[in-house]
Amino acid sequence: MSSDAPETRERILKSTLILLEAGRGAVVRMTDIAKRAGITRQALYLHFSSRAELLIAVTHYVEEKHGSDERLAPSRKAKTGVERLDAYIDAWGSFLPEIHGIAKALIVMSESDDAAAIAWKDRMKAMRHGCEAAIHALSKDKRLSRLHSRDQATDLLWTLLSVQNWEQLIFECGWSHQEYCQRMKALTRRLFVSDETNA
Amino acid sequence: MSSDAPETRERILKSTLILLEAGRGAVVRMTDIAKRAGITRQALYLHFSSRAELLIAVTHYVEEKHGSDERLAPSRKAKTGVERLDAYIDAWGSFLPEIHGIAKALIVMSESDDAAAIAWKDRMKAMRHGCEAAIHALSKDKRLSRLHSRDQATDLLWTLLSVQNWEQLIFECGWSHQEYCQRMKALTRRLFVSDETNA
DNA sequence: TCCTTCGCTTGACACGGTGTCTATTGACGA
DNA sequence: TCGTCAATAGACACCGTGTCAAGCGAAGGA
Repeated sequence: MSSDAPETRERILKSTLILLEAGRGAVVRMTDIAKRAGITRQALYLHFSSRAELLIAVTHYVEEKHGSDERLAPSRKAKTGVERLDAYIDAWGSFLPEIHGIAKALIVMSESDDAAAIAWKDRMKAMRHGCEAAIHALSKDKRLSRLHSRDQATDLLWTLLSVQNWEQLIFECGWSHQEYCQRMKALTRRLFVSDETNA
Repeated sequence: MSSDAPETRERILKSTLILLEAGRGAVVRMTDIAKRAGITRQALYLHFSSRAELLIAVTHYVEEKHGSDERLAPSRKAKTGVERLDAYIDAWGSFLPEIHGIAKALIVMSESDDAAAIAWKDRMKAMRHGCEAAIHALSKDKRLSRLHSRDQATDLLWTLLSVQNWEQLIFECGWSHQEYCQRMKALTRRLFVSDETNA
């Protein structure tokens, strides 16, 4: 796996990523990817046994390229719950544009392919842990609004930060990346942070 | 169109709806629909020129079956902005389970079919008008939170109430229909309604 | 009664995308 | 020089959508 023509494999992953990012909704076929990577369609199957496997590999590729650990470091080292929430939204917000293409492809494929569905659910579960940690930090500071239980708040934050919501706000509503981050922070603060004991 | 074997056409629409609702993610093929409607696959094309057209017809069918006008009446006759927002969420919240199947199918199809994409965007635009009206009512009462402009508030409410968010909260987070409505009302109140001048 | 019309059936087929198989090539290393 | 291995070339099966042509049976009018 790891030793079979790494440059070609990498070239395939990169090509897929580029096409997905550029595609903006257009369906990306195996033929397109092969052409872009400068190999034949059949050769793709020497590296990935199916389209689903390729897409899944791309998600891992993106994740290790823009290391999720370093991305989340500011959030982890935040002193207060509120800071942590803000840092998490900033981190996730700048990650979203990177993963949008592949995420979309995987979501669509999930409808008809079990492996893709499982892989995507797994990624979303990981993302949910981040939400849970932020809410937990808030709760520890006694700043979590009494409006929600911890679970409910996690459900909401997780849903709020979904890829689809980002997509809608950016592409349908015309928000900029900046606006997204800034408003999401304001919104979640209003929603989850109790306003008592201010500083 | 309206005179060609109405019972068969209706049977097709009903069958499609049932399959989509039951399918829960599974792809519904033309063959499946035909079988369920008790006709051949080819006969489907005597009534609908393509899968996209059929799906679009189903959305209209659902909409007129559960008349959107009567559904929205409580929202329209609300006295205050807050009441209007609540009524809108109740109306939309009870409509969502009805349209979930067809909505999902149309969303997935939008990825590869222009007609489906346009039809779905159109439905969402209509739904957005409801959001806009609710925010407008709030604003007229001087109860819209200063945190958002009217457009921003509409963007947010519209996004918050999306089919995908409903789906995630219901199926992934296990919320009940009741919980969804009640929590969405609490959430939007906290988010959009300024707490000054309380009655 | 015959004939037409109409909704539907039957069976065949084209197309596009995925995935498979086999034979072949060409480079590189032992 | 031989074997290995990545990749190619070309053919093919499968599936779902959409099309086409011929036929069938019931309803209705002359």
